[in-house]
Amino acid sequence: MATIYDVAKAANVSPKTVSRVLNGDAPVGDKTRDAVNAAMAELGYVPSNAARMMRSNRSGLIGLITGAISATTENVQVAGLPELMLVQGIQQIIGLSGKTLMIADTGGRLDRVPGLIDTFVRHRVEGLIYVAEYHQKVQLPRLPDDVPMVLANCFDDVGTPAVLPDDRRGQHDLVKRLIAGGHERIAYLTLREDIVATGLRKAGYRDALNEARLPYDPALVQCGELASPEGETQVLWDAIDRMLRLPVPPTVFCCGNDRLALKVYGILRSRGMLVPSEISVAGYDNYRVIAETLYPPLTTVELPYTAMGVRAAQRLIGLISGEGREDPAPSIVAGPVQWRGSVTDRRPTNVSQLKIVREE
Amino acid sequence: MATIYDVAKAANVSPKTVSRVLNGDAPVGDKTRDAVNAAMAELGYVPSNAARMMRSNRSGLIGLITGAISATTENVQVAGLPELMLVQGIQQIIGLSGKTLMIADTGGRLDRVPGLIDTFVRHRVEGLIYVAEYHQKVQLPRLPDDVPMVLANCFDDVGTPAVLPDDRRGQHDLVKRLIAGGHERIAYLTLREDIVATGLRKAGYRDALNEARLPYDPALVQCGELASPEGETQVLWDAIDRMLRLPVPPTVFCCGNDRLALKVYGILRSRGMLVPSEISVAGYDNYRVIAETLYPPLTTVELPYTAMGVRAAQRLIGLISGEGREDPAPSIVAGPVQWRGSVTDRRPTNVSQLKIVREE
DNA sequence: TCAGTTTATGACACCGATGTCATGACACCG
DNA sequence: CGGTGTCATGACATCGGTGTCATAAACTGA
Repeated sequence: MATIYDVAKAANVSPKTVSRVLNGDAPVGDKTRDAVNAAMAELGYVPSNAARMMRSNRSGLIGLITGAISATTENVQVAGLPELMLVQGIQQIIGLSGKTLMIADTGGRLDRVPGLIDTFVRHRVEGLIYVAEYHQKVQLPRLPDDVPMVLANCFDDVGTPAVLPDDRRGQHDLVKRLIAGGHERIAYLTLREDIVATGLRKAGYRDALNEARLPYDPALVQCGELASPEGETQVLWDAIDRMLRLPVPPTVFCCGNDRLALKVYGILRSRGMLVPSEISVAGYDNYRVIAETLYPPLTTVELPYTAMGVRAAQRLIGLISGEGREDPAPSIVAGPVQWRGSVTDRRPTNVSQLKIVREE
Repeated sequence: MATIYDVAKAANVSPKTVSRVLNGDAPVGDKTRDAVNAAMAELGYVPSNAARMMRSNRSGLIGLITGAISATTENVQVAGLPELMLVQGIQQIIGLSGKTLMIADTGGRLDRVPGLIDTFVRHRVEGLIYVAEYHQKVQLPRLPDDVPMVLANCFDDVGTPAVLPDDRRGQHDLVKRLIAGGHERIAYLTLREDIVATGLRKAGYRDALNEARLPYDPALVQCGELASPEGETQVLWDAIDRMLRLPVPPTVFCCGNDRLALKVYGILRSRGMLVPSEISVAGYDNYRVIAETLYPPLTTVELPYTAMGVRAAQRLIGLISGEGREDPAPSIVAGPVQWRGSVTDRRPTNVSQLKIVREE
């Protein structure tokens, strides 16, 4: 592979002049520039990043560690695909900043993380982003002091800057909108209890009920997800069955994510209930392959992954350029409710009707 | 960041000795080694890949270009997620070989590919893999002669080594299995006509019919996908409607991919037809989030993405080590049929019954 | 016209590893 | 006991760029 010396010789100038043409950091005569450019084209010269980096000590690399790519095979349970949008958001910002994103995948095995970090440090990345598969707490090995890091979709004990989804507000907004549509018996099929999002979203669900002065009925909140997929359908079926047999059954099922909603569609229909005319369904994630493809399309809450990625990358760039002190608090990013055909607004019940009458 | 000179000074040895400890390429005294290791730990020393690469001229990097990560948002139509498994398969092999995979994403824009290739060449990658979103023909800019490349899920005009899915055989195997289950009127809702896979799979469909001496009825083969999602449901609905009104309607709908199958579930059910007792459905891709979550779970053909990734990486490693001449022919990888609950074996029809009677 | 500035270019050291070669200390062997 | 090999280590050059400084030529302005 041609070097800057080859180019210099071919163009009859010094290597430094070639360097100047490459970087435009000092004036070069027109004739000289043309000669150099011609020589570069002729030789198919591409500068070596390694050599450049040695002198300047700036790699222009940002490291990204994720389980996104592999997670999809092993663990279909959790979010899966959408977090890729996180990577995409990060890519957007990093690309704009002129740096190069180096993506490494854990292959789903956390024990590989230290090795990946080591590889990145060897390449002298200027910063690091760790992307988790779903909202969770993590514990990462310590980095060298001069490599800043940002956590995306996760957080830790030691105050590493983090970017998180606003699960509480998301669920709140959805339930509030359902209530505005006349729903008062709102069932909630939650994700596994040990997931961070579950607690936050339940809180959001209760927030919305409280605001509307609707009673909280524990019988309407049940876990619909298992750690492994076998038997999950049965659990869901039972939970739905129990709720539908209540004295006042729910008019809408909120699901912990769109994947559960997909299952719920199947279960409800095999019980002969039409969505949405007889029963409404809502999801969470705005996992578009599911939400937009389902028939009818699914009302859901968007997990603002792209925005989170953008935010994470921006924070990292901020840390790298080191302008001022960064606010150490995590960034909480909310996503909008995506209102689609799987939920009908109901004729308001007695109480609401009274209200409306009053308003008229 | 500490250098090998700092470590040498701290351990009172020469830099070269530190290098020897690092690489184990020459004997070092036990006491010396301990001192060096202690110094490295003390200083938090991590060797610089850039410096190492300059001398050895071997980067240990493999470049991977993909639209996988971004494709998911823009273009929910095509395969989308599963190709990530391709990346995963590649990762597996590359990791094993001790090299580092550098992943770059096109952000869905093909015009960025030359820039990404340039970045890779600057980093002196030892080889390059291009992953396409779905089985297609591509045209890539020429690389420097000494950088080998492998195409995954795509092919080109100029004989670049490629790894492709065996669409023809996959569809054949599925239809053959359906026929074995007693189905004789097999509808096929294909993907868009301009997709490479469509032609191959149709051929596979006919292969299976021919083998079984079943007639080919063009009325049973219709395109069910549009370039944009709006109106697609309508197209599907019409196609299904037309087929179900045929004098001898189909007993099973094969869909161009699992996403279409998901739509077909919804449409069939809203027509009051139960899957699979009244009508069977099959997909393609084994897009597990859909196929395993649907109720009932979807029979489909696996697109052997992981295996393709493995194969692609192996071919690249072969090219890099340059042992012998590589076979330039594309590798065609077949995937198995995933038999799940969405297809019932039918009571055999007259002809088949006769056969069974004879066999008894 | 001449000092002072700007422009265009080159010489040279340096970044942090590793390859090559040299060297001193031992161990082994006849 | 001297010659020969092996072991452990260091000196030095080198990879391909860029930063620093020097310098010649061209251009300013009084």
